[in-house]
Amino acid sequence: MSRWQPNARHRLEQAALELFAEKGFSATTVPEITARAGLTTRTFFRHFRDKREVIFGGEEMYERAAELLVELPASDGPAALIGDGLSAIAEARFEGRRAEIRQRRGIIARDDALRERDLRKRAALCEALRTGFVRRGIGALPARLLAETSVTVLYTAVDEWLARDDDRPLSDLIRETLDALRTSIE
Amino acid sequence: MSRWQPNARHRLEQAALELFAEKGFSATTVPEITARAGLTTRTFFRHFRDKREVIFGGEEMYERAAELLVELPASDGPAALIGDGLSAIAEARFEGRRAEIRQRRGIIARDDALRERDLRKRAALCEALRTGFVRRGIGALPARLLAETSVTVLYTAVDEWLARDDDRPLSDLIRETLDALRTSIE
DNA sequence: GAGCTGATGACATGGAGTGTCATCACGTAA
DNA sequence: TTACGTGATGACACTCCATGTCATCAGCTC
Repeated sequence: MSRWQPNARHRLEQAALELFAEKGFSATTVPEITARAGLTTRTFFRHFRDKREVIFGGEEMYERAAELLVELPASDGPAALIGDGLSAIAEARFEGRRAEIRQRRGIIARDDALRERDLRKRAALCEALRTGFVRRGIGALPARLLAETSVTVLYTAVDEWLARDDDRPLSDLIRETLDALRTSIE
Repeated sequence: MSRWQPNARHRLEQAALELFAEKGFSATTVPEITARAGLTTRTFFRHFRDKREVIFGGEEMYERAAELLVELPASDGPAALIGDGLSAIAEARFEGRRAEIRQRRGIIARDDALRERDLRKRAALCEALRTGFVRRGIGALPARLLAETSVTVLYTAVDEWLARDDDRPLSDLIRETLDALRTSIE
């Protein structure tokens, strides 16, 4: 038998999520989290760069985003890339996890510092997408604009998806949102 | 004569900018800033919510953004609103301050925590614009998409403007960027 | 069984940010 | 003139986040 309980990281995530839900993010201290997880403060910071990071652990979708973009058919034009690329992300990281994502988004929405970190994740996804567009031979300026537009569409569609009760797939909402954007700025 | 030197807030901003430029943001401590400004740590936090805020003090353009949007001609359609509204912001808060803005952006770009706070300012501007669009009778979804698109265009155009050496006005670059975006997602 | 490795504990420390009370120039009004 | 309120600052203690450093020890390998 091991000297320590297994899954230290997961226990920390669980304890943190519970405490954040119970008393809010800023009112929860790292020592409280580690006490509940049966670990020490120092160990917490070995697993997470800072206190905020513990709630974003599983959401690093941008790691795969550029790859997903490259795997799409070569015939796709820029606009189709957004629809298909975002749908692929939706399928891989959102579909089927609505309740869980809703809980996390709720905690994030209630705290300033977490909203700030969330924006950073969004920016990281944007940068990954931009790189992906550039790799597909799209110019620097359009690549940036397409990447920014992509995250706008994704985040807007996800908010709509989380607000709904029906089983409308996220990819439908993504295409709808993209159309709405196109219409708006005509 | 006053008991204290005047313009405490401005002295703090100056001292902070100097130190950030000299040794970087994270290597600069609040006590260092206040020592140079001839004040105490406690006073610093009376003027600024946190250490990061000191560098964003003058950049709260979103305070006026919604107003600017409302003042535009009623005949403007959504797309024209972006061009005209952003040009108004450009005129009011950017034109003629390129060197100063360049220095600040340089400091911000070099630090993670500052980039994060910058994203928050961007989100606040976006929210202000969204409210402005809604006030002009635009629907909730298009308003959000137009606001997000607006900040995308503004930030992209500003980056281009800062990278240039010529005297091309920012409002030109804004219209150009908006056109490029429209073309990209067609 | 000797040595290496990797995760954790234990301890100390620096810096951000806050609560609280004291201090004192200034304005105002009796 | 005097008394009092106001507002900005100083002074001090304190909590918590985050990090550096060294010790510990289970499990693996040779």
